[in-house]
Amino acid sequence: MPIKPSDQIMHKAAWLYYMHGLRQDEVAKQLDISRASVALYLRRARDSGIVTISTSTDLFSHETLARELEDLLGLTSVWIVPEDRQALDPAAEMPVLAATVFLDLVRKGDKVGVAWGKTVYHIADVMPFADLNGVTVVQLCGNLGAPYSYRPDQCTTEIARRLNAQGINFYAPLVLSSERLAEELRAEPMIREQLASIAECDLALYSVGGIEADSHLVKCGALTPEEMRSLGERGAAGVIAGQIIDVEGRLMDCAHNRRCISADLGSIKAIPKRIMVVQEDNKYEPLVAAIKGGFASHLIVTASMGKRLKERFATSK
Amino acid sequence: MPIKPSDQIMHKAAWLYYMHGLRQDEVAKQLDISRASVALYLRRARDSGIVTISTSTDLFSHETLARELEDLLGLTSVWIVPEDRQALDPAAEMPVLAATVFLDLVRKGDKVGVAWGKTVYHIADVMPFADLNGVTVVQLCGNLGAPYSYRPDQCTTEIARRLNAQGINFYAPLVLSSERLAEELRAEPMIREQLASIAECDLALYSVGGIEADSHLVKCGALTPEEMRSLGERGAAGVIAGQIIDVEGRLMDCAHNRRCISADLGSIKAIPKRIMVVQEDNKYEPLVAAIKGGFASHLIVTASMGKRLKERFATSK
DNA sequence: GAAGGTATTTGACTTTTGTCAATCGCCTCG
DNA sequence: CGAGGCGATTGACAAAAGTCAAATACCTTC
Repeated sequence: MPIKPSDQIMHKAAWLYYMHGLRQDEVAKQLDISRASVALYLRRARDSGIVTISTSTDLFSHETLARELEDLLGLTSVWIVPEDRQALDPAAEMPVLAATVFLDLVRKGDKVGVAWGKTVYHIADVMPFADLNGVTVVQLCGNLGAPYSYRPDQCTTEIARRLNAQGINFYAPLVLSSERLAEELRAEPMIREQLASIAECDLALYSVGGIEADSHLVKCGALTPEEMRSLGERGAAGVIAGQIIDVEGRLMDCAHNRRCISADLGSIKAIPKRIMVVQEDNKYEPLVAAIKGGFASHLIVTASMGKRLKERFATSK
Repeated sequence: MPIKPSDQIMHKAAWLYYMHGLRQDEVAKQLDISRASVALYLRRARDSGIVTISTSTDLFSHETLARELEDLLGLTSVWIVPEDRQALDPAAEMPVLAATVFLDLVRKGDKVGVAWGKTVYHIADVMPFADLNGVTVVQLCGNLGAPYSYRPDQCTTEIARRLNAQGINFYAPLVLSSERLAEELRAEPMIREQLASIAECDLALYSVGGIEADSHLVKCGALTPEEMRSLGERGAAGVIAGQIIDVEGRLMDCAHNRRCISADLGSIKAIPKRIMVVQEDNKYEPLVAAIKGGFASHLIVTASMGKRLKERFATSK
């Protein structure tokens, strides 16, 4: 078959319109056809994939990855931190970005829930001072014993202080030694009220924990390395607000979770804006589980993590 | 510098608009900004080169080359014949395309000028039969002696016959043995009239000749190989309607041209639509000269020739 | 050569987009 | 702490693009 004349005129119209920036009526005049035909050809050109959004520039490749992840994971917004910057000063770039995003999303009168961990602590550390009177910062989970360095109440308090907001701490341990005691404590009016109020949060800021032998839960003594390993064998994948979730992001049915005083996972998922910040690349499996569980609506990750997530979720459907 | 927030929102707007095909007001709603802002971001996105016309598909790569040549050479229209097709049956694809283009451009009542050569002869040979009453086909140059196979009058006559048009032949030799005789013949009313009428043509169809030892002008005995070589040394580059042009496409000041009875080059350039068809890849230098001289408004070449032209003219400015 | 079906083209109308002056919010500097 | 500058944002209007029914050209097929 010879060259299709309609292809030529279509391409020519697209060229003049998109490359030269002519208007449709100018293209029509130049090709000596009606403007309606130009519109038709342009539609076909778009449909046949001549016109695309380019992702060439390096500045935009991360943005593109972010958009793809938003589409793929059904998230509201994704931010990708370039690898090199993250490597340069792991503690700086991502927490600063997270703090910016956080400030951008918080509104006067909001109630924000904050979990605990190194990541959140770092974010609190670089949070700019602001006057967000009327904002309430609540802890999403119980407290850890004194010796541990990144304490839940510290995170809450520090963020509240910087925002000039009201900080509400959680006066209960994260993990108790018996299920019975945990149950009784959860039934206490003050604790129950505080836990119930988490569902009313407008915004959550947290990360996801890993289940390795050196994870926070093990380091703080809540679980022994053996218990953690055993949970991993039973399908555990990560930690959300002190609680173990499985690979699908569901609350694990285990003794630890029953001994835990923390936000109900359903309540967390019900928070409209859930900012999840993941710095470490070895948090891949936990993050996948957290995303499957619907714990994130806003995600901040490194480029390499973003790429892994893209591959993971692109093939899964 | 951290990630620019305005970049993110710009990219996000472009993504939703161009990739998801949302309308500006939908994008505005989703990003919670005004539609005017969306329009602003989209403009910036286009300006920063996020949105481009893609040239990826192989079907369109030739079209893209054609568009680039149109822009680069300032031509109205360029057609590229794919290499493989041309190689398959060199005599078929390009002449068919040329005939199609010719038929597409000719209008009732037009006067069309036709030159001579193997290429034009082949085009005439595949020209479909049509009823173009009112069209006049004129010869652009004088005739050659009987023994030569691709005669100017044959081309004219055959095309006129197929189109059911009026063919006007040229009753003078292309080359005379003396300059004086050529001058006198050109002064003859009938010849002068015919030559003058060429400027009134609406359409021209021709190729460009080479200046090698086996070129038409040599083979038909108008010039000896030595004369041709000598002209080449003086800057000759090609042949237009029997006349020698230099590398810039200007009429050479030489005895041959003075002995020639052919269309005035200025008259040819004044023809609104000038279809130049070049089949052979060794016609590169002649074609460059012809293009520089402004002898083409519509060009039909092979992909390899197109690429060479693109390189040649891309660097020249 | 007429009939019938299909693809293309167009004019007229509606919807969407581009633009710009006015406004808003924010930051800096006195 | 207020004035002033500056970029971002918006509302409203003008311009451009999208759409669709009707008309037209264009093939087949009988």
